[in-house]
Amino acid sequence: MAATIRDVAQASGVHVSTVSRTFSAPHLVNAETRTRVLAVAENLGYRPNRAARALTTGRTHNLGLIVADISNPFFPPLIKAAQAHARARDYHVFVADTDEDPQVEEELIQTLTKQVDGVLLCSPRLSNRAIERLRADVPFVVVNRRVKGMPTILMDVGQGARLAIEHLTRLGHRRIALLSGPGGSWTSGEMREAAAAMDGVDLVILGPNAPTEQGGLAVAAEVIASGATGVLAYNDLVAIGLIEGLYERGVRVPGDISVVGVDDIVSGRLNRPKLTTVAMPTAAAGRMAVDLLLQSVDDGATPTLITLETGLVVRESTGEARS
Amino acid sequence: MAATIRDVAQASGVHVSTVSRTFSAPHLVNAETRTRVLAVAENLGYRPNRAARALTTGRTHNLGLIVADISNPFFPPLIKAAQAHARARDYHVFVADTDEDPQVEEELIQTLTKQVDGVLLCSPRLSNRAIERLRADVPFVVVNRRVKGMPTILMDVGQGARLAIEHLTRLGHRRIALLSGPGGSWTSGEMREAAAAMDGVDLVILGPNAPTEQGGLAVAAEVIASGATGVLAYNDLVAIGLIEGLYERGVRVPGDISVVGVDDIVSGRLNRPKLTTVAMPTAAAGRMAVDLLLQSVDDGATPTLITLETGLVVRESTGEARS
DNA sequence: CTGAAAGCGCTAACAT
DNA sequence: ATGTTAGCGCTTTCAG
Repeated sequence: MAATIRDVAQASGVHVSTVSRTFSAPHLVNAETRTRVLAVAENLGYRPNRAARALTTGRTHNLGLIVADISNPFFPPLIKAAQAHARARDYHVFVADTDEDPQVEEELIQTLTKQVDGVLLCSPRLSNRAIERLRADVPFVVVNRRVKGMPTILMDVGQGARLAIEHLTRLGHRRIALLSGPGGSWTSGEMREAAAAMDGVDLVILGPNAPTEQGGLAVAAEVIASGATGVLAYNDLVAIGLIEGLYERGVRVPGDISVVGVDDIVSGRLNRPKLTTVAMPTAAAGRMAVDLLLQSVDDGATPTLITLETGLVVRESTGEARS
Repeated sequence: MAATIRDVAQASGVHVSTVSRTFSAPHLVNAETRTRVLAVAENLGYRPNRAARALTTGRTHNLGLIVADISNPFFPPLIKAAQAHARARDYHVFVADTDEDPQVEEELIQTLTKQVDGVLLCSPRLSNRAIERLRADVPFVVVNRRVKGMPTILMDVGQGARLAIEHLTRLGHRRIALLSGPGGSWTSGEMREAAAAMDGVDLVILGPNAPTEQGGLAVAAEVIASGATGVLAYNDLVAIGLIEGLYERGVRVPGDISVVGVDDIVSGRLNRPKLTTVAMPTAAAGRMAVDLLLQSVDDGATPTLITLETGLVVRESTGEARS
């Protein structure tokens, strides 16, 4: 059995509370005693039990981070940024994957509730109602979804969509296909709204599609049939899958059809053609989400709304429309 | 404040221990009482506090899963399989990313120690000595690294390397480059050993390389200079980066140089050319790792060694050597 | 079948 | 500066 605070106390001839203090409030204990206790602790391999500590302090110093699909390369930069940022604040981030399943998502939150001080919900598939209900149990920060009255980080994908479509129209494309994402996706809704509000484009909406390469691959035939020459895909994965699907059918990108993705994942830069895409500020979002969450853990939830700008990165998957 | 067991006890007019039993040993409590307690609990939104429960039972019902780099697509299938498998056994898996940093890895393990019942160490960068020291604190299962006396899951990448090189030689390649991985990588060592032991190949070892597309991109010039016509890359990411680097330099794959990767990640199938690769049984490894870990949590560590077969998937990135 | 009491490892007033 | 005491939320003997 691992050493407890009691073992250390006994072995160093002080009371447990003194040992406790040497770890949680070192300045309150005599330097001499402290060194001795520390030495004994080191010797016994003692480490404070965070779970037990949490029971009295009410602070676990853990955060939960829930994502819909860990294998989507969109998330890792966000996760890494959040973990690094949290670590610097002496917090630890636990990541969990919901497999795009709202039910699993809800169970996960329940499980996490008492083991973390707050949870980061990234692109949740859960209904707003469910989220609002759950918020009684644990502080939340929501990323990429609008839930009123809750601290939220949004990446302005609507603006990104406008940028992308303007880029496409400037290249002479008139008929543009929007490949929407999964039903519950806020991002997808934003894109659709932004696109629909634009003048001078002949918009065709295809989907919902799975937010994966498979999703893009599967919709390729439909895209061709639609007669669109410009495409804005739900994300880079879909864009890459689509390009592959088009390629297999002898349709060239950007020669025949121009494709724009969303996210700016690493492999988009290594795809051939290199992907034109709407860059999402994921790392920044991860950091700000942690800050916001920590803040609402300390001071109660302030329903702040932070909107992060997106930008268009033009690479090789878009070009002039054939005349 | 969320409802505690005491609130439920009070509101349903029974002792806390009865409430406790209702949740952890339902068969020991009168059906009638049980329904009443359950109703009250539901009503109050009561959920047992797992951390507190852990304090008395010594079981958190959590597992930790540590990976070197969550953005490497090799890991997600393993993570997902482990999470799903664990969930079915009423365990939850917390994932953490070490950023390929042994120091961070060690801290993470320390943090996790008391909050989980066991830790899955995937492709650790930590030294064997450090791992052996840490094992006193928490049960481990190690994946893709040989640590003597510890439960271990290995994917037989040595065999995979042999398969790949045989494939290459059969296609007429004589001079073959092995792109090794990061210094601390067990996998990389296995591949090198297997390759070195093969007759009739003129082996050149290039590296260490970062286990990423960047790593592959960066080594492209060296590969060309080496005069090798066949390449076995540390993993698919490196292979994809390499192909891109070669392409930029006007070298064709598989026309001029054949490339084999390792892992069989999804995007390898969508790359152009589709990647020939050594398929790693990651999902199976994730499931077995959970089983092994749970077993060693229950019965103490049995130093089992499980070796999983790998296989070669031939696609389009390999072809006949130019004569 | 249910209640009483002790205790898991730790912290937080309150004394001294 | 250190010791005392109580208690966080829960489980687990042990009685009854």
